Amino acid sequence: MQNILFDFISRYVDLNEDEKNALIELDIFKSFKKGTVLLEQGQKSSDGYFVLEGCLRTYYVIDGEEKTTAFYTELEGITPHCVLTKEPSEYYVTCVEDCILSVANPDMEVEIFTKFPKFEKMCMVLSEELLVKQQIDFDAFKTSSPEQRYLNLLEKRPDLIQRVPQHQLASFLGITPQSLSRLRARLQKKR
Amino acid sequence: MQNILFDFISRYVDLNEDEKNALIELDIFKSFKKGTVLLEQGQKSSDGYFVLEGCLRTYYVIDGEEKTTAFYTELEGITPHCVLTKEPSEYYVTCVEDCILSVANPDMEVEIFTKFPKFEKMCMVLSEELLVKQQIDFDAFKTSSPEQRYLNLLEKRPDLIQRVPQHQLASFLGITPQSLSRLRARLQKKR
DNA sequence: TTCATTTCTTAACTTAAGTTAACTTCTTAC
DNA sequence: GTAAGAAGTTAACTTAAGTTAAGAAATGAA
Repeated sequence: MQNILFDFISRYVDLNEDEKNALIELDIFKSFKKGTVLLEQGQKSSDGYFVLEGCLRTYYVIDGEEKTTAFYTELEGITPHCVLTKEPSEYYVTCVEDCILSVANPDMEVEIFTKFPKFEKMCMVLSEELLVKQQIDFDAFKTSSPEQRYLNLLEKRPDLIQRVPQHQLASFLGITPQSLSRLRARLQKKR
Repeated sequence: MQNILFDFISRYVDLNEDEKNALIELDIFKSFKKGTVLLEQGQKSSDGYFVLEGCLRTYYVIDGEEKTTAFYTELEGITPHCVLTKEPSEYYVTCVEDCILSVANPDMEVEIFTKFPKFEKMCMVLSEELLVKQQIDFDAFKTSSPEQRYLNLLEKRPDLIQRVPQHQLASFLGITPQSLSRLRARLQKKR
């Protein structure tokens, strides 16, 4: 299981055996059952997650309705805002599927960054990449209609459409489940 | 003019006179006329901008239509994607107003980071803050209607509504200029 | 397996956004 | 100051999303 993580890291920095062992000793690999709530609205936390296997979902509860805003799948990481702001979380984080995650908190980061500064460099590159990716996603969302967003999702993350319930996808696309259902029927008819 | 920048920086790190002088010597303060195009779609660039005075706008041209995706005002910075990806830019960057900007490229960053490592730390904190802010903005956009987005903008960035043309605000809100006009008329009637 | 719950779909109706076009108002360059 | 172009508003019409509700399908727990 570590290998998935090491392969990912090796895209950014080379690890020697010492470094690999240091990571393993942190004992950061954890399994979670589908449906597990990792973080609740209103709760404080200092844990970040990196997905080795499975799928995480973030959602708000607004007027009693779940509003899904993001999914995180293999090789994607999430640092909830509340980890950075130290305020209670505005949203939930849950497992859409059974998950294997690497869980880390800032203390562990400090420890590993001190021992192996190259990890800090890697994190900088990662967060830079993330910022670009997110801005582009936001731009694409703003400049497209719900139908275009759905088609774009089909193209860019077809796996999500298979593994995630429709009503969660719907709010991720910024529409209601009924609208998504209709939209799909409309597209089906077209072809 | 430097003082605006120094005051901003002092929120994050303390600067001594040497460091201030080093910054001034980089000669990064530039003035631009309203309407100036700083970056064109399809063009490569390595310049990032920090707004000391004025307002920048990023927009795509899709099917011959301008789609505005972001505004940057006092004390906000923008590093166009193409600076990081080294690919031609997907969007334009222009001055909505006369601007005083601090312009920096990666070479200058390397130079200043080498001399004064504390700047690197500051940039990490800044980009972390930015990532959080952007994620929250995206979440708010996804989970609201055009009307709610407009009301939210009125509350959070009332200055933008004054200083930016409506048709640019409209696509920033993800709607057409006509819809924004109607939406405003609708709200006016309500009160 | 069965029963309860959740999810998905469909439909009818309401509301608002997109589109096209005409007209007014505002800018700005000459 | 005037004329040309850009920006903003309004209206009529089209399209699609929100809402409410009902029923079908799928899921999961006992």
